[in-house]
Amino acid sequence: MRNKLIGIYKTLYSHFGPQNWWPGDTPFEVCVGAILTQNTAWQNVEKAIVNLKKEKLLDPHRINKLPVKNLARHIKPSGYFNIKAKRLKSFISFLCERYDGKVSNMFSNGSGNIRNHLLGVNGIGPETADSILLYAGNVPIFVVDAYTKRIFHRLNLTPEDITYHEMQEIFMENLPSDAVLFNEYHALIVMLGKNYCKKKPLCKECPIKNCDFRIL
DNA sequence: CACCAGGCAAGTA
DNA sequence: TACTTGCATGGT
Repeated sequence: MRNKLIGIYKTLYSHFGPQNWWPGDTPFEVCVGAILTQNTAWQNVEKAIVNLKKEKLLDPHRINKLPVKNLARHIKPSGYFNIKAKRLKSFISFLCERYDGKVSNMFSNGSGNIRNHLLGVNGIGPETADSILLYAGNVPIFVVDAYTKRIFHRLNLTPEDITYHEMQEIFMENLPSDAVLFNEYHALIVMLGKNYCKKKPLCKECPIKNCDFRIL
């Protein structure tokens, strides 16, 4: 498994190149994007973030004071806007009360297990928590998503019903604990997944030349 | 037209 | 504990 993981990474990287994730200007924007992109195309999230920027609302304390209904109106293009407005406010309320609204404080205060604190916030599950840790805080933790499970299942490397934690362990026990590597690997998986490994049809022809695996 | 997207929480039995 | 369902816009 170890050699496969490394081989797949090298193949993806040499084919697609560095992905330069996360798309976002600040760690706070990364956190907002992580919540808004839940089960949603990134393209739609961008529209919502543009709206927030336009209204000068991409600010923890401003959003903290904003009524949910009002916030929902601005993030409409990202879908699930009512529930995401509530989730965003839950996270931001947590951020303001515990860390004075500063993401940097969240990562510097060394206050125990940040991941568990994040998982305690309504609307933050394992993938969102890990995305925040890795992409906003450069914490070396591997982000698993639906593409990861689908691709590795199609490669006959993992069972279809593997859990988030099991999938994450496979990566973290077989790769060096390196935030830069985890960052690129997850981004490359999304790149491959959204372009070549959709649900239906199962997959386009694998675009990667001279690779030792095929996704079909 | 149908299907899908960088999930999660709440409800049901 | 183990399934199921609601959430919702916008692109293909």
